Amino acid sequence: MHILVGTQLFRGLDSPQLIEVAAEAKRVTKEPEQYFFRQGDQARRLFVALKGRVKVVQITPQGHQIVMRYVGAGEMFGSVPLYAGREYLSAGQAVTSAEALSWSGAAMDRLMSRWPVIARNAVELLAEELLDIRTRYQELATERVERRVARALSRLVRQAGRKVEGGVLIDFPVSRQDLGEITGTTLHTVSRILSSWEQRGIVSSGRRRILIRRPHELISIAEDLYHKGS
Amino acid sequence: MHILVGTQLFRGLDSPQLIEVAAEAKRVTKEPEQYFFRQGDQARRLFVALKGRVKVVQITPQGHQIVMRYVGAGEMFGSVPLYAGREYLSAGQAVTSAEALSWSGAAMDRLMSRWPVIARNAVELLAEELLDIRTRYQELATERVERRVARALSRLVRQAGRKVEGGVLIDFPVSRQDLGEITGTTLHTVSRILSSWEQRGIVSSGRRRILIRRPHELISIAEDLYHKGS
DNA sequence: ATCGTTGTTTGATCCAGCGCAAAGAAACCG
DNA sequence: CGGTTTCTTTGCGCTGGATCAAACAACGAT
Repeated sequence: MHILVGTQLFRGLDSPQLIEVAAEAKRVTKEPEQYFFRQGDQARRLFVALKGRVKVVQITPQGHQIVMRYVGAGEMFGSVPLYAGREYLSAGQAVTSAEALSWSGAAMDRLMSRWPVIARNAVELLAEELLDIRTRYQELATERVERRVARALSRLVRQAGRKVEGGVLIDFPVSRQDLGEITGTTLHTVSRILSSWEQRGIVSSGRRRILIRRPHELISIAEDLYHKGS
Repeated sequence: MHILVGTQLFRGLDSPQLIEVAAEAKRVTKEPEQYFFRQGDQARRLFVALKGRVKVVQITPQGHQIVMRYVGAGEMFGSVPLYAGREYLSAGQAVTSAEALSWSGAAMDRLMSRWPVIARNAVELLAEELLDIRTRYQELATERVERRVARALSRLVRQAGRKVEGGVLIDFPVSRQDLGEITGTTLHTVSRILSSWEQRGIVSSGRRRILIRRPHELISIAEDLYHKGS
């Protein structure tokens, strides 16, 4: 089974084609905290994650950091500014030890004109990403922090939840600070919220480690089933 | 000069090609307040604006509205869920009397495989849109209301500013409510902010009408040149 | 073990901006 | 023109969360 099987960007290609595609790629491995690309770099390459977790973060001139998304195996990242012909406005940083393949813009052009399905896939992936961020934009604009944190956690469970006894564990390190940067709040507020959930038995969290004990209760906070406040 | 000349999606096609492209399209005209498509509709068509302004809005289950973007002549809209194969998560509503061409998903597929440059353009446009909304996401997460309103206004000036004596006029109706829905705040707060700017001689606004008298002062609020507060 | 570093918790204070309310002001309509 | 509707303005009180501050806990390195 070829390493590119199961990647979103190359879905629809057969094995010989995947081999040709992979031949053009460069393989990169990064340890936690290291960068695949940095904010401000001229965008030259597009990445597809093979292993591990990568977070895409943006830093404001004032130094605030925002986590845009987490990328897992099979997903594409670093692509946006490449297509738009710009510099990276965000950085791609390994969260766990991670591995990815990367292609240059020119290589992607060749591949896409040879197999148009790749272009089709790219359009679809970007569209999905747009839908996702619009939803989060709307949440940020209209919902309070607790709900946003609940939503963010639910999303993490979906993307990276591993069932263990006692609940579902987010299977890579996530700090309070990270959750704050995902939801647009401070680590302090996140900490308070998690503490209150801990007391209610909904989660059980430690140092950069979050275990969700009652996923459906989390969802009911995220979606506000029955009641309004508290 | 063909009507499709100058549209972003079909850049790079020559006149005979544009004629063929247009032959597949349906022409639609809408009066202010009318919808090109509604939230929840199955996404069937992609639009390219020819005339007027269209706003793309999203409504939350709780009834909050968010303005995602304004679309002007030559720009594509309604495309995202089409590519992602979903229903519209936002609505496209005419702000002024507006005109657009639209294509079905099947037609776009045909056109794209015949002239791959269209797919290429689509990728680029979606990428641009992603960069834009990420920037705004970051602003919403980290900046206060006055700055966000200043940014939003600056953007409107860039997209739809018309020079008149005494300043630059946003050349379509924008209410306080609209500005609130763009920046994620309430019409009250927007009104207060505009009043204070009015006193400082920066803008001069009326009923759904905004004239920017000192664009560079607006920008200095948006970008926070020299000082921090007020 | 011990120290230094990095992440977490919790308290106390403060304020930007929301929600509510009510009164103008401009446009629209018959 | 008078009545209605749609926008805008402004005041007031309240509060969600930011900010500031300090102690605490877990981990890594030596």
